[in-house]
Amino acid sequence: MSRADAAIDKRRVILDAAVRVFARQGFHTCRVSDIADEAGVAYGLVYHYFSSKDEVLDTIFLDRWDVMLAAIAEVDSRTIPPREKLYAIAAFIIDSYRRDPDLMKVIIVEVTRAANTFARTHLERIREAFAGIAEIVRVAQAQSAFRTEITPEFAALAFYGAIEQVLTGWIFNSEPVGEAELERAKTLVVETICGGLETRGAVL
Amino acid sequence: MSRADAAIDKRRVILDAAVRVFARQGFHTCRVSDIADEAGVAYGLVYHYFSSKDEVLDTIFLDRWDVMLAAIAEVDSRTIPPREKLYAIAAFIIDSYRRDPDLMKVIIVEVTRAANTFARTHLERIREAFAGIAEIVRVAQAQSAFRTEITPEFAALAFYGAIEQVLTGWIFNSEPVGEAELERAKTLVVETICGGLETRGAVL
DNA sequence: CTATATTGACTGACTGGTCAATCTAGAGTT
DNA sequence: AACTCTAGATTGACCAGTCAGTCAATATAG
Repeated sequence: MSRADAAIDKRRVILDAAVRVFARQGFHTCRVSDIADEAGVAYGLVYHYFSSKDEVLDTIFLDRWDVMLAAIAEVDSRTIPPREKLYAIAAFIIDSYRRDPDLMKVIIVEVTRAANTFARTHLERIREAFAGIAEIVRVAQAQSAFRTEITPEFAALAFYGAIEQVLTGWIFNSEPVGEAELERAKTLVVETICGGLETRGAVL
Repeated sequence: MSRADAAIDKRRVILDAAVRVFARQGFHTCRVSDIADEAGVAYGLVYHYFSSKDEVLDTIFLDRWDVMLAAIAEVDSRTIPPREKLYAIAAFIIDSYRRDPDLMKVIIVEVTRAANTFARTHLERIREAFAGIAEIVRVAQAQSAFRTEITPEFAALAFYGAIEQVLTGWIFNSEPVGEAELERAKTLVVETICGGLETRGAVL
């Protein structure tokens, strides 16, 4: 392996270790030495690849968030019913959690919800995701598939908020979440937001 | 004023100051001296009334959360349609934000979502709120007002998650939220969760 | 006179970030 | 093939600043 390749690997090793440490101890509570220890490298090497502890978290967040924005845009462009679009987005987020729960935990707990620190920094990027979802709702309303009483922006908040709350529940769980529950959550979130809780038709 | 009364007031002054400081700077980033300065008292007095910085936040959270649990229980016991029950809860939370945005910000950002620290400590209390909302849904399902496809527990997560995401949006806003928007949000969250996004009847 | 409220200087522990020293892959040279 | 040389990788001791919590002194209500 070339030296350059090895360096890229080390950077990756440090990022992966940081995800585990941030997920386990939280960004504020962990020390940079914890990341170095977890990665099996010397303390100073973290500062060779990143200019600060903050930049490590920024990198973790931005890498993954860009993937999500791309996924939302891709779903948005498909010609499928709105409900299926929302299902695809829910599935993407939930599958992201399935693949790497620690990573999603860090993104949600340490960035997305850190109103005084990182979320402020990445506010624009975070809002892009809501805008993407709102766009799907807007199109659906134009097609008369969704009601116009609810603004697209509000619908996006409710949809994403519901998903994030479900993930948060899993994050607090001690045991890992079963496959069946992951799949079921995808359906339930779409069923709730699109179909609503109330019964239909002639019941009332 | 008696000495005992004055002491109770000072405790209150410190708590109120802490809410403002936590809201402005965040729990981790602020120093205890910031709280003391904001309250206009000496550093040490904070430790006369509270055993630690953590205990200040715990007190702020528990005081308010107990009020919310009581509100949910009270709503639960009323004999009104389920949709009105959920509206009452949404209204309670949103009005809590109206009355004291800083307090709600601290509770949401620093406690409810702090998966590695305070949320862990107060997990049971937090889950009680979800259980209360789920109970409302369960009763509604028994009355055939709500569909049984969606589990009450899931419905509670989606409902609360949607509200919290709306509040989070406001928290990130620089300007204060208008009265009209606050009122509108109450209706929209209930309309979305109960009625769903999709159009009804013969449209499709 | 006493018990409690109040003060704020001080300490001890911690940690983010720096840096000089060391190592080594691989290019250039003979 | 053997020998240098260099730039980048790697190390970890160290520094400088921060801050939660302590405590001895002082004030004052009752």
